[in-house]
Amino acid sequence: MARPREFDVDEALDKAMRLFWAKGFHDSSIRDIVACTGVNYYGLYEVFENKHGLFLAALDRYRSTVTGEIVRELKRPGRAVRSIGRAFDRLFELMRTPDGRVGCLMCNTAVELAPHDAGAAAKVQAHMTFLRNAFRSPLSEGQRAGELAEDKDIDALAEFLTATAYGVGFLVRAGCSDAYVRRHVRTALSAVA
Amino acid sequence: MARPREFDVDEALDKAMRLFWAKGFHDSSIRDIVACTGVNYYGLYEVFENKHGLFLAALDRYRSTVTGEIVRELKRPGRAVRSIGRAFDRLFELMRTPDGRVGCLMCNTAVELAPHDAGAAAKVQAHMTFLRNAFRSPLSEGQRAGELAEDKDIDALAEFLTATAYGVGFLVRAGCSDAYVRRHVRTALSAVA
DNA sequence: CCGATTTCATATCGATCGATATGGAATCGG
DNA sequence: CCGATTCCATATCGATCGATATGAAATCGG
Repeated sequence: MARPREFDVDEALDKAMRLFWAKGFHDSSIRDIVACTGVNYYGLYEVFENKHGLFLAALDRYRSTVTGEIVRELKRPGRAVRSIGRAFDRLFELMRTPDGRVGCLMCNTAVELAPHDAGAAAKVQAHMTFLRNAFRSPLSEGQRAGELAEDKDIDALAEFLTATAYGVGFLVRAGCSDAYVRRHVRTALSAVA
Repeated sequence: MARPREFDVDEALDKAMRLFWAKGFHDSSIRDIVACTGVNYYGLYEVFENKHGLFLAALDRYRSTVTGEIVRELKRPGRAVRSIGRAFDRLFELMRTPDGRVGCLMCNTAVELAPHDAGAAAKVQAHMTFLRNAFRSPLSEGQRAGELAEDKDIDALAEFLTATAYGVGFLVRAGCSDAYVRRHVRTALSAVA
């Protein structure tokens, strides 16, 4: 209750998230983060403890914002295949930011940091479960409505679509052409219905 | 032509490749590489110029050895779907090494280093083309033999299977269960035939 | 067996890393 | 308006990074 904080926590976290998203954990130095957020060391460490804590918070923000947009498309009423197609269209857009073809932060983290960091690994696993459950919703709805055949394995398809979503993130980051990515999604969706 | 070299270049490169494979480029320090190969700085830098050169050489070795094993399965005579299934079985095994669930070095590199390193990006792109062509061979053979329908788009399927292969590497590294990965491959192959 | 040459082993370089300490600026309660 | 408190700005810490320099050890030609 003395001098008030001069920066907005969410705003700073968003900028840090985008830096991690584009450059990964190891390549984003604290000095880079200070520069891109405009927040000094003290403020960052006061709120997030250290670089690792800031990164985990960025993963949470990614899930609630970026992945949240995908999930929103999946929850919209309508035919299942159409909802899923819209979700992949949105995903396709979100994997590109002003920073470039950054892909998916969770996919990037699963590859770079999670194998050697239990905290990051837990966030990644939770994210996969989160996304799988989100895909399950239009699938089971579609099956109930008769749009999908009764013998379709909803759980297996939800898993498959989750992996495909990460695949899109990977392909975009790997620099593959838009046409490649679009064809890939189309082929993958042909396995659903 | 004085004192002879005491280490085998390929052997050292193989050990370095496995370190990069497990820990990535940034997390593998020259000191780590010296420790795991048993080769000192001078020898490494004499042959590979610097850490970056060593890494690019490791990518080449990965393609000719690890990926080479996959391609070998695809080139074996027999029914297309069966060859492709065998290739994925082999891939499934190769993504695990004594170092753990390391995934695919090219996938890892595409995520970690390629977005900020033109040399690595070129190797990754060449690897994708290499793998896509390898998948095309049993597919077109299968179509010629009447195993695959005439209206199947071989190029699109080869792309799809390439992306699926990277997906397997990703899923293994992400720590997903074997059952998950196997189900994913089965679902993906259902899009082929 | 000796001197030239190459490799090995190690010390060290400047730069940068994450993290912290220090001192001044700003805002509160009273 | 003053003192306590909190935040900002910056200097600096020890550790580690990739890379190089240095001197001893080993092997060659002659």
